[in-house]
Amino acid sequence: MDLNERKKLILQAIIDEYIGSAEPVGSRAVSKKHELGLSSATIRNEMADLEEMGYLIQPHASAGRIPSDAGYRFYVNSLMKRYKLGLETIEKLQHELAERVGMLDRTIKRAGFLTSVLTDYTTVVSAPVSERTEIKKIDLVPISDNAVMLIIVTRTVKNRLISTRLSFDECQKVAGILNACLREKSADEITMDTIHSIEAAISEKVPIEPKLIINVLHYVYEAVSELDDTEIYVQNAKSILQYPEYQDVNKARDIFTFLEDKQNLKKLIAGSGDDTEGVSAKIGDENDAEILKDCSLVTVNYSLDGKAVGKLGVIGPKRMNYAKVFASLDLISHEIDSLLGCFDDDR
Amino acid sequence: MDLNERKKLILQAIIDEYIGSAEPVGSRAVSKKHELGLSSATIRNEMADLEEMGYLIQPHASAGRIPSDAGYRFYVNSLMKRYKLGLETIEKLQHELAERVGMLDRTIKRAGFLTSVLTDYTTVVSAPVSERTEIKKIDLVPISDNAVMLIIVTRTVKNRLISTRLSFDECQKVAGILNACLREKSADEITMDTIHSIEAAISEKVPIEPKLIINVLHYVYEAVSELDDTEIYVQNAKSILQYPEYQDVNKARDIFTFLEDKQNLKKLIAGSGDDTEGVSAKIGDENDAEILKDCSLVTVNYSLDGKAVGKLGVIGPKRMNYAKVFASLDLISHEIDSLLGCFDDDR
DNA sequence: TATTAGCACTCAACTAAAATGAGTGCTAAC
DNA sequence: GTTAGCACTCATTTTAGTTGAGTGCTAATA
Repeated sequence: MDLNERKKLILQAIIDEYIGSAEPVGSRAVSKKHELGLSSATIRNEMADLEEMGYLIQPHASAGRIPSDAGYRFYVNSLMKRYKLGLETIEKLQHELAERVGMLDRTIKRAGFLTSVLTDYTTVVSAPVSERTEIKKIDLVPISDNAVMLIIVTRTVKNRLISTRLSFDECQKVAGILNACLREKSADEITMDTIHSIEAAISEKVPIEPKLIINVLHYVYEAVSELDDTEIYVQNAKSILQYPEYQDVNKARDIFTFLEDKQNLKKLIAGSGDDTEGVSAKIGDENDAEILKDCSLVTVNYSLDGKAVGKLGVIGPKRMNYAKVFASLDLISHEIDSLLGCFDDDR
Repeated sequence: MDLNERKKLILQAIIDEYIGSAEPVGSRAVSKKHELGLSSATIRNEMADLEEMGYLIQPHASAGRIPSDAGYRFYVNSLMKRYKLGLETIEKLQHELAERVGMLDRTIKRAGFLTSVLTDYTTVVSAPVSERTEIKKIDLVPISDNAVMLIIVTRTVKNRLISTRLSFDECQKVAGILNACLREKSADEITMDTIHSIEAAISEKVPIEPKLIINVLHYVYEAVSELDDTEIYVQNAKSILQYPEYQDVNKARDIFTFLEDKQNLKKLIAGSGDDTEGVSAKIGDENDAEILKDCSLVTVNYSLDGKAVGKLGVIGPKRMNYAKVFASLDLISHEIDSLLGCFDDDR
């Protein structure tokens, strides 16, 4: 199972070549383009060995070799060269990412976007989730005679319009009670019981129709239950269409369909590289999703502080430019960490 | 230029057929499938006439006919039969659309989604824009020792995280002044001068570092300037891949690229059916965007009240099922109108 | 013993020619 | 005015043949 130096060099040459061309690599090409000082015949013998060992595959008798999943895995773990991003690329990226960093969702989205531009693959990015989403403030603001805006501030802001008739004063009073009861509570602490006790408190102190209270509280509860929902953004899905492995429209469509379903994405994002520090990859069959069996998914965690964590991932063909993707994800995740660091408590 | 009854029937039959098959329609097929009681030879003569009049095109000498842009236009204006959506479809749709109607953006997004499910084409939907976005409330909420959430409530809610050190009390005071100065102002009324006068007011009344004030106000101004930005959502873009006219991956990619750029979409949405009541279509060459020259765009306006208005559009191949698309857009736009009606003032 | 030149063999991909058939336009008869 | 009949057109499909990249094996070489 252990490869000698020459086999490693040859395997590396073949995979590098295949990543670039998407065509089976022949012995002659290896012996010519890569200066190993070996004839094609020798390479041929070594390739036969590498195939036997499971690192290469021959699509048909008279074709060159392509890497197997195991081949890619070995390449990622031990063979690939470090990719160095250009200084100006890095600076441009830092600059663009730092813009309007206050709009968290947008920053996260842009991180995905920039990754997709940098790598030219599809990216998936999940907004940070806290273990405990603590309510900082609740507010009710009348918008028209018939509508009141409910606003719940946590680390982010949720809002929804409620169709109800409450005056400015009534809103303030109800909001006061809501704040007294819910501030500093986390979403999972708030149950139907909590809501009922608030209902009692309001009807005691504020002279408004019980029906209106129930209506408002219904929405409060609904909004609170949604606090922990993660947003997930997919970007540059169209890039899939440029790779020869997806020239078949139906294959492409299957992937698009997969990527359109947030449920799939949540599973995907959840089940990848959780315990790992830094960038990690799932290659081909290592993916759980059937449809990604001939794709690779490379992910990295970023964090907002110790607790809140999100993920950034790249989806592409198995023969993706791993070196570049690894370098890009590494850079961007660190960039996010340091950018968002300024909002942390300094305990 | 005026068509007799028989020519109309034949043209209608041909377009209906072509919409279904995407294959040039021959005279024999028309005389067989559609019970006109005419032989293929007769149909052939009529088809030759229709071609001369500009309603049909013959891709090559020995092929059937396909509709020209003018043909589709005539079809949409005078020929197509009314499409009736099933009662259960309508009810299901009403039900799904009504869910969580308080989250405006989500409702709009879902309207687009449901349209895309109903029609199986790509949809574009713009969130409603008011002529004047009036500020209802501004708030500052401390999130951590180092971060304050700025919240601006209009008909919707904008928020952003500011990296600054302000205590709860300081936030309240600053927010009080912001509200006093900005409440009931619209975005275009707020200039740099307004901001400077607020700066003066704060430094007079609240004992905090001027640097912090400037920092916060900078973000306030930025957020206010963004108030009138419209969100635009594209959904079910992948549906493009299922139509034979887009089996060519490169064509598909061009459209995806087009749809990914919000600027394009804004122009698209802005320049379509503005003055029209009800559903309107842009067929092929009628579209401004070069890339949509062999697509059709069908749009409808929906309104939140007299002023705030958004658009819902369907993009598909020229041979789209216009009847169904018209019926769907009509239904959904009315549904939105009545759903969002409950938030209106009842002046 | 490791490497390489040489050669027969394989097989996908390309090419050219031939067959097919859907559809037309025209003419003459009804 | 309508239609049957027929010659003609031309994209598409089918077929057979050619090409060429690449392999595996063998025997010669360092």
